[in-house]
Amino acid sequence: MTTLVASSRDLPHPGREEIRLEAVLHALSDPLRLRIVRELAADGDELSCSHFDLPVTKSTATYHFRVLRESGVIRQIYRGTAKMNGLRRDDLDVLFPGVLDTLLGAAARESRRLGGG
Amino acid sequence: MTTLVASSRDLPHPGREEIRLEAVLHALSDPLRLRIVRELAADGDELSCSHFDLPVTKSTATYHFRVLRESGVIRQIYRGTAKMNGLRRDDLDVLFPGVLDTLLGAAARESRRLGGG
DNA sequence: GGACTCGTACGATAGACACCGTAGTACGGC
DNA sequence: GCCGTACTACGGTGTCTATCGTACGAGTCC
Repeated sequence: MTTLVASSRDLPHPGREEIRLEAVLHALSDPLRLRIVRELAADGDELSCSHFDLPVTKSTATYHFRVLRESGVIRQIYRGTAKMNGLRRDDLDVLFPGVLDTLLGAAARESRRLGGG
Repeated sequence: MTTLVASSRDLPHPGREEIRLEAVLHALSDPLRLRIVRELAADGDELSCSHFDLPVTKSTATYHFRVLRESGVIRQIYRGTAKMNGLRRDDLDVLFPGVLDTLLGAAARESRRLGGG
């Protein structure tokens, strides 16, 4: 049976007012997490955890997604068996205008500079 | 005898091309280091280490200044017995346009929001 | 219900981090 | 040369981080 209710289990997210710049910067200072955020920004708003092909085990990936969620960078919701991840663009843009976009731009630029993609 | 040469001892800095965004974000994710950078941005370009009234011992302060220098955020030079610190604005603005300014703006905004200064 | 998929929880671990204290070096002034 | 100031280097310590493996829970499909 399918309903329109997303799911019963939901995960603890910091409220907008609880998001701290230092925590966001710390979250983004890890290469793996920065990559996740870049993919989220590029590919749209909702991606499942398993969409990302990360060079770590699943438990490590879970850990990184949790760091991103607890720092307020992403929002996670269960949708059936998958867990969808979305950037908290709205909140971040209100709290720290321009930060997300300039950071994403800088990351893209560096990636290009270092021969990545 | 005084000469115009700044000093003989000089400290290892990463070249512009070696500065990594992740390292910069990590450097700025510490409250103490973010505070140092904010003061540097506000007060002009060259401040001695002892100018800052940090709530840690001198050896810990030395450690934080080294993290900032090695990540490419600040430039340090000896000037007599003092060690002067300056933001690497030029390099950072070329590598990551807008990042430093939006980050400083976000830090100021958060500081205001949280009742600081 | 049973199998399968997706993701979690927990425990372990090696390394990094933030911090201190003590001892030492470099420079400037007397 | 001697002393004070500014900062460093080194060693130690407790905590946090990133990683893994194994065991488990929630949901879907047959």
